[in-house]
Amino acid sequence: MLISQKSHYALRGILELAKRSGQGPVKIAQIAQIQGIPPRFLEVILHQLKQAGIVDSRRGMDGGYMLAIEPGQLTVGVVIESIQGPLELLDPKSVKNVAENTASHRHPVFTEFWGQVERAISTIFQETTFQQLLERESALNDDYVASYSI
Amino acid sequence: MLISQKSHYALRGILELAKRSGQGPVKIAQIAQIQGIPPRFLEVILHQLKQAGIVDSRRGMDGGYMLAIEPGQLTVGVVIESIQGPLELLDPKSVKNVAENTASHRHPVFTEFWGQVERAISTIFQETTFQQLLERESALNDDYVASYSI
DNA sequence: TACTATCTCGATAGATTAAGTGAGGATTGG
DNA sequence: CCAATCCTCACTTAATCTATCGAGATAGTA
Repeated sequence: MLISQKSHYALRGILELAKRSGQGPVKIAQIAQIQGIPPRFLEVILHQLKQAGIVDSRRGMDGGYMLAIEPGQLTVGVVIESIQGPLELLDPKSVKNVAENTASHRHPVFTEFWGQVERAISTIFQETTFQQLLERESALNDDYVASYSI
Repeated sequence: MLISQKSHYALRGILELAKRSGQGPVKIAQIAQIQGIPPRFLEVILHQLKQAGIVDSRRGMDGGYMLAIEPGQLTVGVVIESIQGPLELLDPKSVKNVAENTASHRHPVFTEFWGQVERAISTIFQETTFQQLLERESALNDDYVASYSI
């Protein structure tokens, strides 16, 4: 799978934080319940996102997590990369061969091909901000409501 | 990983067959050696590709595998899908929720987003034929030779 | 017929990765 | 001091992927 479950959780968690951006810390338990994420696992995930500088946290009674980056500046790509590292589409064996300088141009066609695919994906990842996702969600929600009032 | 090692092997194996398209059957052992693929594993892979109708085989002394589809008609996408099934980028939990009709429109934004990504990838996969890869390889090879003769 | 080279096919072992849990520690505010 | 919350590392379990095995079927050949 290109995107791990963990990354999906991270994206949904961040979206939830983005919704409450500027309204103080949000608790893990709360996010976990709303989004249906195992709370302990979300703990691990948010901690990892903190190390990456994407979120901030506060401990104690009124603690919780909040975005460290504005929703308009935070892209899907940054979140995914901070959870599962850079995308790796290339044949691992080819990569290893290149590293070992053995038959490094044995599959140049595929190297080029995967580069193309990776650029296509990265472009979308880097162009999509959480601001946009929120706006899109509002729009979808309006449609949904509209379909009932007709 | 989006693309399994097995798929990479399959692509390289098929490329090798495409090179020899119309020249009779090619043996597993031969392909395996040229491309550095574990022979017994390649056996499994080619067999699977045969079930999918992508290659044909002949047994016995002068046996081996050959393409069942012309290189110009055979796309990277078809090969990959026949090895690892359709791409699945969506959050498996969301998919399950939809199936169970529970909170089916809980993450519509991400559903839309992953659809976008998937279309971008599928487009490249479906537009790239092995004919094109072969032509590109020739071109790259010419460049390589040229860089020595300058 | 016997023999050899090759594909056929199901089973399975081993390695790697992902998902999720446990237990106790540190910090904050009251 | 106490309670709520995040922090951290280590661990288990489950799933998946990679690769191999062994016995069989088929085709050509002497």
